[in-house]
Amino acid sequence: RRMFPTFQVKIFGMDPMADYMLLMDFVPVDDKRYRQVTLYAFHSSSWLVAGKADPATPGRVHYHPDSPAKGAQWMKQIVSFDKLKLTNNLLDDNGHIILNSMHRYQPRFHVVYVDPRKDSEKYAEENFKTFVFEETRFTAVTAYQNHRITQLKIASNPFAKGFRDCDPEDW
Amino acid sequence: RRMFPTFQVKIFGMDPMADYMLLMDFVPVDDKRYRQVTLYAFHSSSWLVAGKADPATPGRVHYHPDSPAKGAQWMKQIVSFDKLKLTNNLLDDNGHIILNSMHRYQPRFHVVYVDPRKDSEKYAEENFKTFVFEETRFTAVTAYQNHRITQLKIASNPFAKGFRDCDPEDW
DNA sequence: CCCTTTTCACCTAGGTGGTAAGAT
DNA sequence: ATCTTACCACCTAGGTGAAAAGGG
Repeated sequence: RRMFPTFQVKIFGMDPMADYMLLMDFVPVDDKRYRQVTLYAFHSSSWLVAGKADPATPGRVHYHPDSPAKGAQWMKQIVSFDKLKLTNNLLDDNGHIILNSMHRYQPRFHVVYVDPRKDSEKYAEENFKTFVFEETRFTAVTAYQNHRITQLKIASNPFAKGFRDCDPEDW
Repeated sequence: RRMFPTFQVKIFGMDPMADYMLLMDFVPVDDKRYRQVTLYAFHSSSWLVAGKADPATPGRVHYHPDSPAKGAQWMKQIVSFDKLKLTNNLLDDNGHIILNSMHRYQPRFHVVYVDPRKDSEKYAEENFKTFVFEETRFTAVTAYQNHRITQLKIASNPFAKGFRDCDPEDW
């Protein structure tokens, strides 16, 4: 399924005439597996370390579908990764990002400069830059473990409008 | 509205590693305006020349949204111009192709080689090729003038399924 | 009479959490 | 008890011709 909320960035400082690829990947925050503990009721549950992380295949990468594009194009509006999809299916062949459920992840954003020089491989190291926003960390789940997260998503995701019982503005 | 049926081409002979732009435009078949004459009933009407063509603004061009892309990419499957939209609104600001209703048009398909040389403008003449398929000529209308065309579109366009009264396979 | 515009019900295509059944 | 899967009603978003109203 789509990652929601969508990762979005506003970009400055590119060479307007040069080509860039924009991509994202996800790295584990720790090597732990989490589990849920219900204290009094479903709405007041919390996370507990449940042991060592499950083995993970090498992480996939999601290229922004507009890649490659000129710096001018990327900078002129907010770049939105709304086509990025997550799955827990290790055999997925739709190119979605594979994550282990009940594990914590850190999304990463990478900018790759498309070097027009013939021997561009030599400069690979200096031709990309990675950006990490720690506030975008999350726990992957197959079902929400917290009613307040569910309500927040129902209130903010337009595709969940069918589950709203009041105006999201009043929320 | 979308042009339907969609213009589709299968491409051979490109340089797999080179970049190409694919685009379409529409040229008048003649300088005539047509009108409808109903003989016995709506289902048996035919076209009549109604005078000289209306003045036309310079024709717009529709770039295939995947442009630019490598030859290998274009050749590996049928290229479909299903995002191309037609309008009769001279003030259109959605980038749609503007046509005069009741006029005849010839769709054209252009392939532009993206020349990596610095002085590529010099070679513009030899870097593109135009293909015309006369069987794709049509008369632009705001409403269908022939019941059999209407029925053909209802039978073949998936978005018109609501108007079908029998299985299109039996048609 | 011929043509154009606007609105509409009815589709395609696909993104939501709910729910019940199943797995561990 | 906790987590996963499959299916569903209900949305968003947008492409159809029908029909009615309007223009010349």
